[in-house]
Amino acid sequence: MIRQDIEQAITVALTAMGAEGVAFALERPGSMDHGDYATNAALIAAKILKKNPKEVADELASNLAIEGIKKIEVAGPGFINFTLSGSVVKEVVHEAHGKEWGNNTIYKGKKVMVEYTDPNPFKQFHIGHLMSNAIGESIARALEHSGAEVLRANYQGDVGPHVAKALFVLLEKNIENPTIEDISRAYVEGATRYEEKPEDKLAIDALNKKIYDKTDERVNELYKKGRTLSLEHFEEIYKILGTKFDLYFFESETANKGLEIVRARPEIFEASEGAIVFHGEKYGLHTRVFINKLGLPTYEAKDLGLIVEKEQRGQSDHYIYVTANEQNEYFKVVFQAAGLVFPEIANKLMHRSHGMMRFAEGKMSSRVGNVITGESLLMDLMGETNTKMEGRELKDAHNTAQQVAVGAIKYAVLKQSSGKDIVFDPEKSLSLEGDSGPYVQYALVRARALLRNARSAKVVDPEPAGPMPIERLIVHFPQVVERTVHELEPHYVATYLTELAGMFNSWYASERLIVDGAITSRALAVVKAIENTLAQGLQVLGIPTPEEM
RNA sequence: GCCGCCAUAGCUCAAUGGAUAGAGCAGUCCCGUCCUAAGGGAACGAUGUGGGUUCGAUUCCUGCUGGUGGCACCA
Repeated sequence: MIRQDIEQAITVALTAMGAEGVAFALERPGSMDHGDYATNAALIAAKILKKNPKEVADELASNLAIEGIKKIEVAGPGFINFTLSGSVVKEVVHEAHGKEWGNNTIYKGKKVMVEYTDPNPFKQFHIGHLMSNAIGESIARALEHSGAEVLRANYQGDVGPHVAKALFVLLEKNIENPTIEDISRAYVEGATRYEEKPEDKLAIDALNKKIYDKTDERVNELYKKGRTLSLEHFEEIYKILGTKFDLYFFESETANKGLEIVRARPEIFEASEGAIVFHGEKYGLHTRVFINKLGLPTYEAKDLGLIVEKEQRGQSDHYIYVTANEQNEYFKVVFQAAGLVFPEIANKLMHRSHGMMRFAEGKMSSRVGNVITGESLLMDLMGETNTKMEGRELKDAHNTAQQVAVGAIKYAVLKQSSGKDIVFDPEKSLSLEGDSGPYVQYALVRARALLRNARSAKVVDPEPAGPMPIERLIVHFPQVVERTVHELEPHYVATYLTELAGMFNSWYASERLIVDGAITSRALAVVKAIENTLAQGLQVLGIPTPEEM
């Protein structure tokens, strides 16, 4: 690998100059005019050597001789820029045809459990779940491309007040065989009445207790039906989104474990006002209730139970949680408490959060009173896609519409660094143009169409020429994946793919590649590399890769 | 009140302490095409504010302003 060769040569040269162990960066320069790689090694070494950066750069550059590098230049305040030779670029472009293209070994031999999506039975699958799913799935895939064995985990709240709210209304209305819509509506009504009517609040709390201790046959029956129905419904959504979970955890299972853990450690979890709490203040955090005064475990205690459950059912080297950022402080407290109870597991826990989806103001008039759920958003996008595709003859229009809709929503979530809120403008997000999932998918479809046409074309020798910008961009794909997995930030891949797709579209528009039934071997090799890079990249993002659209 | 996060172009987002801050959308202008125009090209347009650290700050520290999340029995 040329990149490693450069790094090694710099390290050796620095040592010879008396600057050992300098932590330098070898990066893709901001502009291609600056070559294919740039290093700040001289700038950093200058500090240690107490010399002028430019002089150090000149000395360092003259000590570097690397095979495959056409040009080494000192530039700016003391950067050293490397330009790859045409033959090396060509080699990498061919490497980019392979199935393993973009993979690395950062997590080789490691097992990582990624928990994400986490919808609650008896409630709707909302946009937050969609966001968690997009990010979690992408992180899982990036880890797999880095050699990890990944366990996809889904933790679902099948007990708790929200269930009681839904069941309360269903019972009252004597709905014995509810549909998924009945359940959603019942939850919404129950939640409202819980807030507004004190007598309903009491009844719902009592029902909640009954659900825990399973003493009422009628409640048990309806609970079972509703739970199964919800879970089956979620499975349909996961299928559309392209997620297959390995492990399912339920609050009904973690509750008792959590209770035991908390009760067994009174020196950590103290009684206070009838409840059992963890005083986070000692650690710069805040106090949270783990067991409420009814003796029921809160989410906090259940999460402790979940940690143990995870370790038992899928012991891993790392456990990653993907949730909304409103839980950031919450997880700090829970992880702190977990660190006191089982430190050896707790230091393997990692929380990755995403922002909330907000709606552009004043753009929702057509939807007043209508909550946008994860599903309705997908349906709207599919409708939009169908309109776009009108008049085209596609083999499977329904499937394509779904692939594009999923691509659009996932890309919207994954294109920005996670943790920040996403402002969702329905009009714009549905437009499917510009900096979007469909834009990248479209470039892929074009490349695939080209490759299909090229099958019956004659392959001819190219005119000799230096590497094109797009070939030099392809070279950097593996580092983009590495960076994504290091930081667990899929947006690096999303940004890169958009740039690649843009450069391809530009090339495609400026030059006809198949002329009179002939394509050059070089153009063919580059298109193949583009197709594979786009496909691998979308694969990392968890975005579908359509054949046509 | 206490703790956390955020502030980049009219809008939505990028930028690994480094080189000329990079895209998309909207607005202006151009390309009707033959391999999928969901495309391409041109021009226009930005680091909230005051200090500090650094050879170098959108990036690190700090004051201010504005926004947002959390803070006892919800998840």
